[in-house]
This record gives sequence, structure tokens and C-alpha cells, in this order.
Amino acid sequence: MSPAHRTILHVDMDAFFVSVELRRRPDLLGQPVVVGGTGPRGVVAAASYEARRYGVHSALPSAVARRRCPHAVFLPGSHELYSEVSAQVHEIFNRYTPLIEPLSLDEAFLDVSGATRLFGEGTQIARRLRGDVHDELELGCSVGVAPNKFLAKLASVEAKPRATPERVQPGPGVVEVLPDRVLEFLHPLPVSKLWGVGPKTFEKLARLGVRTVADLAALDERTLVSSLGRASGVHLLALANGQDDRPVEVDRAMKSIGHEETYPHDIHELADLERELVRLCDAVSARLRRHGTGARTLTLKVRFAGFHTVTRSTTLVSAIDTGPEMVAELRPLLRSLDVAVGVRLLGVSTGNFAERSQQLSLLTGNPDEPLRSAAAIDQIRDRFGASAIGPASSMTAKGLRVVRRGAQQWGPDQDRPNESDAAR
DNA sequence: TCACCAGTGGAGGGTTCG
DNA sequence: ATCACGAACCCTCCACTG
Repeated sequence: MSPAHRTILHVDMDAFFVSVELRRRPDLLGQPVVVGGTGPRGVVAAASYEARRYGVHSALPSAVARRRCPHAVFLPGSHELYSEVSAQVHEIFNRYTPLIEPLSLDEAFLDVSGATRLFGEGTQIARRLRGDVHDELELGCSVGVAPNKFLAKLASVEAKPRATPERVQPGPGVVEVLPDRVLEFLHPLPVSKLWGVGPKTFEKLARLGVRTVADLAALDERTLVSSLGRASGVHLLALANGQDDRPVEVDRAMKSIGHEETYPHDIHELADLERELVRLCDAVSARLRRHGTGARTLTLKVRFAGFHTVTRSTTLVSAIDTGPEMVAELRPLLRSLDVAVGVRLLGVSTGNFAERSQQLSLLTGNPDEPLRSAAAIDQIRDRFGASAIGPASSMTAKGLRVVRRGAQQWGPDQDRPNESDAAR
């Protein structure tokens, strides 16, 4: 039996990556600080509220961010550290409910419907939780409280601090949407605030004369479905009426694993791309094995110099989980493309997970060689680190050192300065 | 032989989110 | 002037099956 109405929390850490950095760099407090890619093709992953005053926000190209706020401090960031801190935040959540659905490192839904008897109303839980996070981790967060996920997420936006060109205003921290005030809260909002309405959908809705959520709610379902498609149309109309019965899902199974990289310079040579393909397959297959699964569907992604992007995929009868096997499937797909114009990004993604079946090699009649050597590689990496061993094709000419690009999640590293730049 | 139906699943493109 | 990365989900078209 589900309760008459649920109490859902959406917790969103305030400027998470930056706030974590500021704990070890208190000298930067109150300054514009940006975490993200530092190279010319990088983007902003997180901006302090001071930086936001200058129009710097996440996903903004770093080059633009530098122009808008030249005195901002740019930090490369450490995904691993943020992961650890995120886990600590979740431990705090766990005091109040086990029903936690992480959306990302810095966001989560909590279903506290069953916790109110023990800890009080949703807003009381929200305030206690904020206090814990602040006192124990020196981090700020904003919490939305509502009868469903979608409204809780909207509420947490209202709870956040706000940066205007003049100043940074602290937010209320906790905002609740009461069950009998849902439409009152929802309908005046612009449709662009709805979860799932991006630039494209916004344009389609604008053509239907829709500007506010109230406009959307008044729309005929058939009209909406014919414009947005079945699933999106029905879903969006429900949201516009404040209805969202999606449960807080604790263990969402991963459906795809992939790696993609944007290069500091476009690549024109097929041979170079094939070498990159080997590296990507090596990395993705290692992650597959760590998750103890194999993949049946492999997808190659290529972004050309003009930003035009294509994908080529293949689905196998049985799942694989080693680099060489993946390369064997994807290399022909890569070769089928004309890469003369130059490639700025190459990506490999896997899905359709299934147990890897034991099989005999047709050539040797022995148990699958790739499988055994992959296991050996995993052992070496466990003991000596990820860069201890890699594909021969990614060794430098000088040999012996595996070429590992910087662990940059938000774009390629800054170009390595050459000797003439070393002026001091 | 043709038309149709319902269901499944692959391929490729696309949108959205954080 | 410039635009990352990782993942989920959706749509359309198409082939195949019964």
C-alpha cells in the first residue's frame, strides 16, 4: 500500500564541485571560481556563485567563461574526490531514509514518506538534513519538498541561492510545494522550467502558442502527441497538471557504458584514429569487466570537424568484454567512414548487456585467449595502477611508457607548451 | 499472392539532463 | 566565436515472425 500522498525530497548541492574545492582552498572564498576543462575546447563543469554573477555557468565553453570573467580562478577538478564526498553526503541521507535515488554526484531524490513519524514533516527532515551536511561536510545544499519527484525538483530550484550582476543572494534553502497548492505553484511558470523541455521542445511548444505551464495544461492531448510524439506528449501533459507517479528508484541498473574523447586538434589520419579506437575499446572493455558484464551492442561515434556527428552500431549474437574483440567489430565501421575532413571526437559505447558466454577460439581450439589476457591485464592494473599496462599501439616511440592523456572529464588538456613558450 | 496486424528488435538520428 | 562527457530515453524506419 502506498500512502495517500508521498513526501519526496530533491536535494541539490550548491555549486558542488567548486564548494568541495573551496574546502581545501579557503583563500579563494568569495572569489569567482570555476571547475572544468582548461583547454581551448573545454567547458565549465561548475561555477561559484561569484562567477555566476558574470554569466558563467556549467556547460559554458571555457573560452567564453574566461572572456566573461577574466579574473576567475580556473581549477581542473578531481572527479574521484567528488565521488568520495558524494558518498559521504549519501551516508547522511541514509539516516533519514534508505529510499535514495542518485541523479548525479550532486543531486538525489529521497522518498521520506515513511520517515515522517520518526523525524517529523518533510520540511523538518529537509532542514535537519541541510544542517547535517553543513555541519559535518562544510557544504551547502538546497532542498525541494513536494508530493512527487518532478515538483520536488522544481521546488529545489526555488530554494537555491541566486546570483545577479550586482550580488549573490542566499536562497531560502528549503522550499515546499504543498499538495493543495500544486497548480497554484506550477501554472504560472514558463514551460521551459519543466523537466524535459529543452530548446527544441520549447520551440515546438511556442509554435502551438504555449508559453506557460497553464497554457500546456490547457492543450488537447492529441495536438501535443502529434507534435512531440506519444511518450513525450502524454508525459508532459501529466506534468503540466502536477501529476508524476514515478517512484524513487534505489537501484537503477546501468544500461550503457561508454567513453568518448574530444581531441585538442582534429585528426585526419585513419591510422591515428584506429590507434585511438584501440585505446577507447581498451578503456571501455576494462569497465565492462569491472562491472562483471559483457555487451552485445557496440556503438562508434564520430564527430567531424564541422561538428556533424554520426553513429554506427552493431549488435552481436553473444556478449563480449575484451578490447581486441571490440576493436575487431568497430574498426570496419570506422573504416566505412570518410574521415578526410578531420575528426574532433571519437567515442565508443556499449549496451545490451548480457553474461559473456564461454566459447572456444576457432583458431586455436583453446579457451578464449582475449578473455584470459584481459583478466591478466585487470590484475596488473589492480596492483600497479591503470597506466601500468596498455595497448602496444599507445606506447610512445621512446617506448615503455603508456601514453595516458590527462584524466580530463571536461575537455582536452591545455596544449603542452613547447620550448619557446618556456620564457620566465 | 496480397494485404494486414501485432510484436520484437536493430540501426541511426536526436533531445535532454547534470 | 565556441561548443565536454556520460547516460537515459525517444522517434522513425525497417526487417522479420507468425
